[in-house]
Amino acid sequence: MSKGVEWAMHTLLNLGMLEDGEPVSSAQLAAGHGLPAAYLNKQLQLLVKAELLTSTPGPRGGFTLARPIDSISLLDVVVAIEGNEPIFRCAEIRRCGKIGELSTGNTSTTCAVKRAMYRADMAWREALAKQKLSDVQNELDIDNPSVRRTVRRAFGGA
Amino acid sequence: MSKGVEWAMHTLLNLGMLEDGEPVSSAQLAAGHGLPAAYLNKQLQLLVKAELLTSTPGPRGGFTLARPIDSISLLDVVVAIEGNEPIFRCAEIRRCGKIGELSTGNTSTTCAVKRAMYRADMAWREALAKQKLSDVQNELDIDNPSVRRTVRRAFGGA
DNA sequence: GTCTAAATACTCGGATACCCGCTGTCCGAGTGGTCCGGG
DNA sequence: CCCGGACCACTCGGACAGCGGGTATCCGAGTATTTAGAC
Repeated sequence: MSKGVEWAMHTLLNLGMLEDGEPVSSAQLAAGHGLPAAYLNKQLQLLVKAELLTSTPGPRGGFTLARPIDSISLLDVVVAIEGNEPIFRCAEIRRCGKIGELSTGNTSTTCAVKRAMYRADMAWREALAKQKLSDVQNELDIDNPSVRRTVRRAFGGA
Repeated sequence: MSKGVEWAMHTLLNLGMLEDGEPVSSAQLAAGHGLPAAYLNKQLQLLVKAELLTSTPGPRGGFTLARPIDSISLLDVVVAIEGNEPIFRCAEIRRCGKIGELSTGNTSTTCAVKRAMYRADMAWREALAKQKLSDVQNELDIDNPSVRRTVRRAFGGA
C-alpha cells in the first residue's frame, strides 16, 4: 500500500481539528509532518477528485474538508488514494494451459479462488468503512488531550 | 498484491486433487496453467520455505503437499508469498514536522491511525485464515464436478 | 477620499524524470535412474 | 544371470537482467490581494 494513504489520513485529521473553515495550503499541511509539499499536493488532488476535500486557488487559498469528518470513513480515504480495485487480481489462469484446455464443465461461474479472496477483501473493506475519521480523532484525543491545541498552533501560528 | 499468490493458490489446489503422493515437477505445474516455469519455481520455493510444500530433487522429483489441504488456510498462502507484514505501513509521520515538534503529550501509545488500519488488517487476515484450501476445493467440485478428473489427466497423462 | 485598474504574489493543477520492487530468465549443484562391463 | 560402478538426464535452488508503478520534482494557469494613479 502506498504511503500516500497515511499522509492523507493525518492530513484529513489535522484539517478536522481546525475549527474555522479557513483553507490551509498544501505547503503548511506538508510542513506539519515534514512531508514533500509537491507530492502531498498530488495526493490531495486525489482527495479533491473524490470529493473529500475542497480546493480554493489564489492567495489565502488551500484545502478544506468537503464533508464533516464523521461522514468520512477510512475506506473513503483508501479508495480515494489507491482506487477501488480489489487487492487480489484474478488473471483467470484456470482457463489457460493444459488444465484450461482439458476443462469440460461450465466455466460461467467466477473463479472459486477469486470468490474466496473477494470475501476476505470485503471483510477488510467493511472493517474500514465501519471506522470513521471522527472515531480515530476521538482516540487521538484520549491518547493526547492536547493534540487539538497543538495542531491549531502548528497551522494557525504559522 | 503480486500475482504469485494466485499461482500458488491454483498450484496447491491442483496438488491437493491428486491422490497419490507422487511429486510433480514445476514444469508440469506451470504447463497446467500456461505459466512461466522458472518464475513459478521461484514462488514454489517460498512455499517450501513456509513448509507448505515438500521438494524432492532429482529425476521423478518435484513438489508435494507437506500438509493436508484442510490444514492450509488462504492466509498461510498469502503470508508465504507476500510475507506477514501488515498492508498498511506506519512511518510515524505524526512525530515529524512542526506538529511532531510541538507535540507535548505522551507519545508512548502507538499511532491511532496505525491502530485503526491494523484492526481492518486483522479482519482481513481472520477472513483469510477462516477459509481453508479444502473449502475452496469443495466449491470447485460444486462448480465443475469433473475438475478433479481433468486435473489428474492433465498431470498424470503427461 | 474614493473608485478603478493594473501589477503582483501566492495558490492549485498537471506534465515531467527517477528509483525500487515485482516480473521474468538463466545457469549451477545435487540426485535418482540407467546403462555398461565384469564376475 | 547378478552385481557394481560410472555416466547421464532431470530436478530444484539461487544468482542475474528488464520493466512498470509509486515517488519525487518542477513549471504553468488562475485568482484574491495590494497598490498606484486618476477623478
